[in-house]
Amino acid sequence: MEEKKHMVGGISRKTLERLPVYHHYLEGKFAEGTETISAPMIALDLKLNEVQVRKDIASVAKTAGKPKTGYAVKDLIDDLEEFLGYHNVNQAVLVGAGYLGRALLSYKGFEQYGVEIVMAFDSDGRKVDTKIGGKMVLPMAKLENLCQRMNIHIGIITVPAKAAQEVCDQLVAGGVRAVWNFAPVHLNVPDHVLVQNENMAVSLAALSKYLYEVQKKEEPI
Amino acid sequence: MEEKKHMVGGISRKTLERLPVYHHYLEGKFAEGTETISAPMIALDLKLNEVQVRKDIASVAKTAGKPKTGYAVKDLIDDLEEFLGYHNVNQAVLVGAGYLGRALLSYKGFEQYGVEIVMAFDSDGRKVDTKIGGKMVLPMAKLENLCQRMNIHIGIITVPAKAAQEVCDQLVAGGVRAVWNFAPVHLNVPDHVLVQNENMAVSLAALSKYLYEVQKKEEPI
DNA sequence: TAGATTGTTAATCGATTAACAATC
DNA sequence: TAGATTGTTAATCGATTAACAATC
Repeated sequence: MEEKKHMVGGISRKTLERLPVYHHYLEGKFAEGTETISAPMIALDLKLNEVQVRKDIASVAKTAGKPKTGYAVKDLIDDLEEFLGYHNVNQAVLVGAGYLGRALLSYKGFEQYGVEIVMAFDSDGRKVDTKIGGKMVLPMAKLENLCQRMNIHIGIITVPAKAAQEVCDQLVAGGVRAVWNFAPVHLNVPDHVLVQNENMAVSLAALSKYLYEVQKKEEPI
Repeated sequence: MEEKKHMVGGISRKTLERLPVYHHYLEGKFAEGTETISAPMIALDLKLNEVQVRKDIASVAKTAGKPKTGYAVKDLIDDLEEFLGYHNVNQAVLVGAGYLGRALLSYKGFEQYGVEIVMAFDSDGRKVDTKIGGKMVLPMAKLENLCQRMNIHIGIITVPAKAAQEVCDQLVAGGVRAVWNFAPVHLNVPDHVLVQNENMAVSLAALSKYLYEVQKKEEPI
């Protein structure tokens, strides 16, 4: 009965990560006037395997593709949007209006993926009552109460590491069910709360390491 | 002879991503005065499998662990630092000093993972010649030449989508071998250049979708 | 019809986890 | 010694890719 941890709504996280890529690609095709498209074509353009494309599509599409023709671009876009929750926006709050917090508040990409950051909180009085990316920055004292009243279930933590656990506790007290954590600390939360850690440094470190290995090979002693 | 694509320097990318986590954890333990530590202990604290911990350690450690005792914390830290290139810093440039660019320029976490962003470029004359996070913002015209002269091999793209390909071309012309791309576009590069795409929206979208599925289960019709 | 494309079942591949002998 | 822990080989698990019959 229990769904496996790495599955979300019947599809794997890997597939879920590719869905917005298809959506973006299909939007472009649709704008160009393309009405139908085949899996091999999508796979070629996005550098994916065509079977993978078909399986991904099968997991979200309501209508089947047609042999020899492919899929209706408009239908695919609609199905992707419904699946990704475009018309069912989840609201989120952000805590910590530093550089990273401001970057996220100003980022235009979230809403098209079914998430809207509705307000921010910061402990710095100078930031409170200003607007960033069109969103109000409010004092920490209002966090718990506002999250509850607005029935908000997603919290984004962009505060320094030493403040993160306390912020997290306040979010959980406010009813938040999922936390996107940019602070480089392990957060302790109740079982019903999901924490997703984001470590910007790791991605760049991996890239750097890769480069170092390549260079080592090219410049033998 | 050819190393598999998903392997970097003999270890998988997954392992590579965990190494900084071990490093951060061990630094904390070392600061507390812990001299030796076992794989089961690390696994417990970091919520990993103990065999995985042992394999990860085996892939970077110079000295073996001792049965019944575990590993010398200081040695492990040293080995991790050497492997991650702490003492062998790769330099990077960033293009696009918007909110996200400024967040990355001010982020303190990169240098401890062997990467240093040494300067930024922006097409906006008002930003040129200012300093962000202690790093100079320079005009685009200087990008290619400076990358070449300073022998810089990593470029970070935080410009709007429509400018990204041109920026990427300039970086490649300047000798960059690895590109960390935050713009939501597919970049075309020569074979010897590695592009790593970062899509902030995908992570949050996945979290949101997960939450939506959980809620659907809890509130049946 | 012929053949391109779909959808699905089977094979492969990589990463994680389990099992277990070696050893301090 | 007894037993905790290491290092490694085997089993499992998930995701990707290949093979192929169905079909428009």
